[in-house]
Amino acid sequence: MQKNKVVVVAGPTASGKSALAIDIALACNGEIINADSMQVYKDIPILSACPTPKDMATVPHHLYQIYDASHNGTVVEWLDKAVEKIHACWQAKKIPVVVGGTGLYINNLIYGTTTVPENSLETREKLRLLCREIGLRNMYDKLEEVDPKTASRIQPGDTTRIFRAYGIFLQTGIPLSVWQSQPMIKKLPEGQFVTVKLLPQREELDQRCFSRFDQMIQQGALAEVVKLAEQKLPDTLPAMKALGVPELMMFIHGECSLDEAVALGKLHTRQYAKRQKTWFANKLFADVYTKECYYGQKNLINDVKKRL
RNA sequence: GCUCGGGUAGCUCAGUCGGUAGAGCAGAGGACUGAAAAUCCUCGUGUCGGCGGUUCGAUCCCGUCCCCGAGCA
Repeated sequence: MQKNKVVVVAGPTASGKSALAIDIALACNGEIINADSMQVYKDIPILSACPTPKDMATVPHHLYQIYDASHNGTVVEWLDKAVEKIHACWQAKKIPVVVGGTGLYINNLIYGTTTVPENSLETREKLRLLCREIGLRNMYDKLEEVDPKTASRIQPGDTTRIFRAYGIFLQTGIPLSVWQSQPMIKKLPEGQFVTVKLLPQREELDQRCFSRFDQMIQQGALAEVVKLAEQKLPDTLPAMKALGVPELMMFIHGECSLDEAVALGKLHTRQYAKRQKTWFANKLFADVYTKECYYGQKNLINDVKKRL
């Protein structure tokens, strides 16, 4: 067995990657590291489809439910923790099995990350106020003046990226395109990745998304959101945008029926799964690949084992 | 039975002072460099309820029939 191996399991939500990760970890003396931008938060284990306590007792699981819902996590913050856990695994002669549906996180781990600083909370607040005052379109025009290169790459309606690009200029005086012309840095240069991609057909995946949402409701997703609502957090926080949270919030606030909230939650889950498929299909190389959901296929485990 | 509204894209509706029509949502595909379960981009021919009439021309006006909703009986 070679050193410095990292297994990465990627796929859309409800494709069965958590179960696959556990089986790989069991078969290869591994430990699981979360690469999901929602499962890092406490307070929403059901809606974020976190592994159950029983699952976590089977194999060590890391980076699950580590932040309060009030926290605003970022890619690099996750990356640093993940790299730390991977090193710890190697030291303990374990195979790290990174699993999650957040393509951005996985790509930053494998292909490298930027040296651009994050937008500070003050900057974000400044941007929010500015946007309210002059409107997004004018903010885009301002960005075009100071950083035409970045402006040409992003759409005039893309709030997130306009905020990011204009914010970093306000904060540092240097355009984002200049920052991004720096080489990407790999935080795990010695890592040898074995990537597994699950890209199930649409119909199969849709069914699983829908029935899993029903299960979440049965398991107490509503109570989870009621508790979250009691924290009275701003709805701009990542955890407040987890699939199902805004929808069930609407029901709690009497803006729709439970059936409507559930139907919307299912719809949005399905749409999200499509976005993930697009990302993984086009932006992530895979050593092991299947067009099915995971339901215990031994060959997947064996294919991974061969490469370790 | 009568009166008044409505019947237009898979859904909710806009519109055409008569020249065969367009938004949102859904759907399909795509993008993604420190909020990513986020954010965004592209893609719209449908007997404009049926049948007649007027007209060079009707989805629009007129007649009639069918369906839905409200009201009156």
